[in-house]
Amino acid sequence: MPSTKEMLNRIYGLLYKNFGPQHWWPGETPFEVMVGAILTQNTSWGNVEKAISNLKRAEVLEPQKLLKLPTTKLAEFIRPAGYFNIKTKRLRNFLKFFMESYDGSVKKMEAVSLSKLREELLSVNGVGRETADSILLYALDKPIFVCDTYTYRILTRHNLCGEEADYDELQSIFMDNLPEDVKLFNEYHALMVRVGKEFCKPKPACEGCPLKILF
DNA sequence: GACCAGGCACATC
DNA sequence: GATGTGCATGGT
Repeated sequence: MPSTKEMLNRIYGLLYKNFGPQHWWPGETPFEVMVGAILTQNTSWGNVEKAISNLKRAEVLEPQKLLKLPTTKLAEFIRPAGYFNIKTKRLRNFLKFFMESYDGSVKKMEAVSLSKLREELLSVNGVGRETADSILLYALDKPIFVCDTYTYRILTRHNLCGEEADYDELQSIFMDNLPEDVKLFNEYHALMVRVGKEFCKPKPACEGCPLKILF
């Protein structure tokens, strides 16, 4: 029985060989990544893209401009991303935090330590662990591993964790067994989403998946 | 029409 | 502390 470390290396190798580099996050600027991270909560990326292009077309994809928008207008723009009422609130909560604590400056945010930033992000209503970690890794290049529903399926289906594993446990499995490397964390998570979208369905589970390690 | 998608907060027990 | 539920659009 290979060690967890060995399994994680095999999985990464297979994913990279099959799919190559993913060039994540699919956003042009760190701020766009932050907005996308909130909009993609439990939502397919295609719908998020529609919402983001609405914001771009209206030329409001900047923290100050988004905050100035009337709530109804903002909701209208992000409507395609689903849950638009609650996401309007969440986005505004984040924007307020971003403006009040960091003047809307990515540079100022980057200067703060990972643990302090993570705590601050998690204190924003509407920003949970996955969203916070996505912002930290993909917008701010901080070394933290992002987990999600695909991560969960891949780990459980390869017997790397139990069905009851929560987010922190999934994250520890990666962070305790991989070198602390922003580039690796970035690519690994992106590759899991890539294979996940295609093959890690609830059912039929794993059909045709190139990751045929244990199942 | 059913099922799914890169979660999260909140109510209730 | 655990378990259940609301939130909503768009693609397959």
